[in-house]
Amino acid sequence: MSDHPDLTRNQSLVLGALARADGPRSAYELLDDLRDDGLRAPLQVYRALDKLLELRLAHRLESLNAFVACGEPHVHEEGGIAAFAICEKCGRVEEFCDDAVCGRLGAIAHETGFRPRRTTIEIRGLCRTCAEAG
Amino acid sequence: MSDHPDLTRNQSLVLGALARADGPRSAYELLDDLRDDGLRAPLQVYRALDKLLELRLAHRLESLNAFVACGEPHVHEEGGIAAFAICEKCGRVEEFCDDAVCGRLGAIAHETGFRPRRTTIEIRGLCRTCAEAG
DNA sequence: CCACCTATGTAATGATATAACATTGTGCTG
DNA sequence: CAGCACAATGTTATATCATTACATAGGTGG
Repeated sequence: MSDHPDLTRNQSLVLGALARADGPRSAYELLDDLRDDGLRAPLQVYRALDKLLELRLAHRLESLNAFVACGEPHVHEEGGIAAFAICEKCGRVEEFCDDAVCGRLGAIAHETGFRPRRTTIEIRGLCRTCAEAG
Repeated sequence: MSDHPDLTRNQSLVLGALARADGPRSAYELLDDLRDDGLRAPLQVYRALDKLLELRLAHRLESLNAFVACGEPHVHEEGGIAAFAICEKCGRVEEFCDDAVCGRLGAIAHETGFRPRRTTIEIRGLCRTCAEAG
């Protein structure tokens, strides 16, 4: 869990809380996590999150209105699109990146003249463990 | 713009308002659209939307917290996953479905044992027209 | 008729996110 | 160093999105 020296105090606190969590965390949950560290208002969390998202150190899960620490920082440098498998039973989130999917979406964009800025791929369902459990 | 006879009054009203709109509509915007038709509370809209989503007559855009009428009802019967290209400048939304993307995501799920229930694909950026304009 | 299910209406509340404004820190540059 | 610009911070209030809880009404099948 390497530190990121360019982050400000609030940004580090939020990233730390995200990294400690073993699942997605909402902005208000993060705020609760960090009251003892002096955070008092939602905006402090949202501002830190904005920066972390911009730096690709965290991701927003649109279908949950929640956030996770980035699991694979390297893929973003290659233009990859992060995708997420979200278990609706246990809450676990797996981040992955698939070249075929990224390539095909890129090709579609190119064909249609659409210029992508931010792509969301979220698969909600049951992880193997929960599916087998019933 | 075919009618759907199995829908209740509220469901028809909401679907009609979505179909008339030329872009995504939030639940509260739909409520405002339908005040003259007697709708008074958010829940009336949300309940109608739930049903329309279940019937695949409408889609939720997670990254906008908004809804659109379904543009291609047929794809859903083939197990296809709807995807959306959302222009951040003009607000237009294009729905599409790509077999390669669907197939690859399905294969990934199968490999990992994940059982998908609902998949969100949303590409935000600039449509051809807005990209060329600006 | 009655039990059940679905839809409806209404009020209140919960959850998520941003606007507006004052202040502070930091690095640059004259 | 003084002055300036810029980013980050702190705080209050408010906007926006969504659900809980409870009461009512309308069909459908036993």
